[in-house]
Amino acid sequence: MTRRHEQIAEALREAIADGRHPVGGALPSEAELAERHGVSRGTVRQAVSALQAEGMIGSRQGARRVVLSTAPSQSFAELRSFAQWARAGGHTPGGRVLESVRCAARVEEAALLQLAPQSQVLRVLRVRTLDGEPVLLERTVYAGWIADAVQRLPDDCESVTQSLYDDTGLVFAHGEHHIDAVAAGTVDSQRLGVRRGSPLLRVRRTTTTPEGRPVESSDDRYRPGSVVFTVRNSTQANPLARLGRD
Amino acid sequence: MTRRHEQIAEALREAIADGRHPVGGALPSEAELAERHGVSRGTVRQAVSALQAEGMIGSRQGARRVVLSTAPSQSFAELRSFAQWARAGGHTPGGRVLESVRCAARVEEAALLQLAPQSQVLRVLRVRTLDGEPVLLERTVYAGWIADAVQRLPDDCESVTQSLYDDTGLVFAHGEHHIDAVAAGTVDSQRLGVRRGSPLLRVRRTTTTPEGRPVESSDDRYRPGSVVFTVRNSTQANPLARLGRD
DNA sequence: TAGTGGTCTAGACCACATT
DNA sequence: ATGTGGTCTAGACCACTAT
Repeated sequence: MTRRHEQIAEALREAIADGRHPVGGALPSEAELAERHGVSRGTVRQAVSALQAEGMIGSRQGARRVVLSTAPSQSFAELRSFAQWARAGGHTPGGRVLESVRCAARVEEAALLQLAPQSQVLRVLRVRTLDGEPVLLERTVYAGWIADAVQRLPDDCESVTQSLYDDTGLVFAHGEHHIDAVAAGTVDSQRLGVRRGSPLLRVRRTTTTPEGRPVESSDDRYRPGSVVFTVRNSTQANPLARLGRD
Repeated sequence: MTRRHEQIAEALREAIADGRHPVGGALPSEAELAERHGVSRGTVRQAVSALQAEGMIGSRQGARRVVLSTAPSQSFAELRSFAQWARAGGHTPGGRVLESVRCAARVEEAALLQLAPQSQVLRVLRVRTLDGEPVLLERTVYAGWIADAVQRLPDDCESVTQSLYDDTGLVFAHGEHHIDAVAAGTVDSQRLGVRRGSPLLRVRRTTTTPEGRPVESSDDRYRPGSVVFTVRNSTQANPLARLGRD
């Protein structure tokens, strides 16, 4: 990365991670960082605002910035992609397509994907495994214009996100996630190996391209104990979300 | 708000909310906004980066910014405070303290609150209602230094956050939330009026002051159907979280 | 090729926290 | 009183998108 502000942000993340700036301690002033890195104050502010958005530091006018956490928050990619998240945590992702059918979109699906009513969509049921164990059941609806590319993927495709990018250049850029809890239904219990009625963490998400065009909408159900969703937030900065192992 | 960048951000939020910039459409260029508002480009960039952090718009180098969503995301305050969230959604919050005991911190509690082992803490069990219905059971551990102020609050205190601020000037500034699903235990089922073993959405959170000093740590269990957690995120911008009614 | 957003500079002034 | 972060300006150059 040649961008100066990214370099400075990375240097600060490392300094925080290895304890040179302990939790509860203060960061150097903007002026000092600017001089040390030979950049203007604006560039330093760009760097620290990234850490602030990640929830690692907090700041108040008039006082030095404070270290809040040593853990760097994870990226959108890791929130979006099961495979990328799994690998980031040192686990082995796997998966298998159980069903894949084309049909007309239901009313609410067409609305979520911003499609005309009755448009063709692709409905996929997929189980995902972590180190061989099933932990997630995905019911995904893909917009018709990407359906062919999705169906060309192998049934045990490890990373759908990566494969779609490689094959078609498609980038997932934005997502909205609704999280709640539901009782396992018959299909859920069979596929995830839990009792019917036992609690599952449900994430309903819709993902779009950089231009804001919806690509997919999914109902994902996680086996409890396997996955925790973490959100860090702040009055001042922008919160950040990540998916983590319990 | 006298800050120019906030004014511009608010003007853009309104323009998006009332459809002058529809979802999928483009925003005016930075240069145009700068001229229109009589400010420099830097101030415009500050304004749009706020909307970006809220997930309302996306941007790509070389192309105009795109509107992703009309819904303004909610603030940290609403994520943190049940009462503030409820009122923001047009509901009436209520609640009652069921138990309140002082005791020595457990090992993991002391660690979460950054206290010495065996420090005094205050353990509170509180049920929260929305329009009279119980929807949330909170098991909160407060650090000893704030325990007196918490115990002085009335049992049916509507907003603990607001009252603590009024009484002691305490501000909650940062939070970390871990979300998963659990089966209702005996206490949960009695207090929330659900069957034992039925799914609950659990949020374990720790909140700190602006200086990063932990104040409280809580295990919150939501009755399903009453509450959904929403996270919006992006490759480029910073994700944002909010709590919303189903 | 023209327009747009991303990066960076070098200043200025203000509000707030600390001492 | 001094230092610090928050706001704002007026420029410059570059990388990328669109046409």
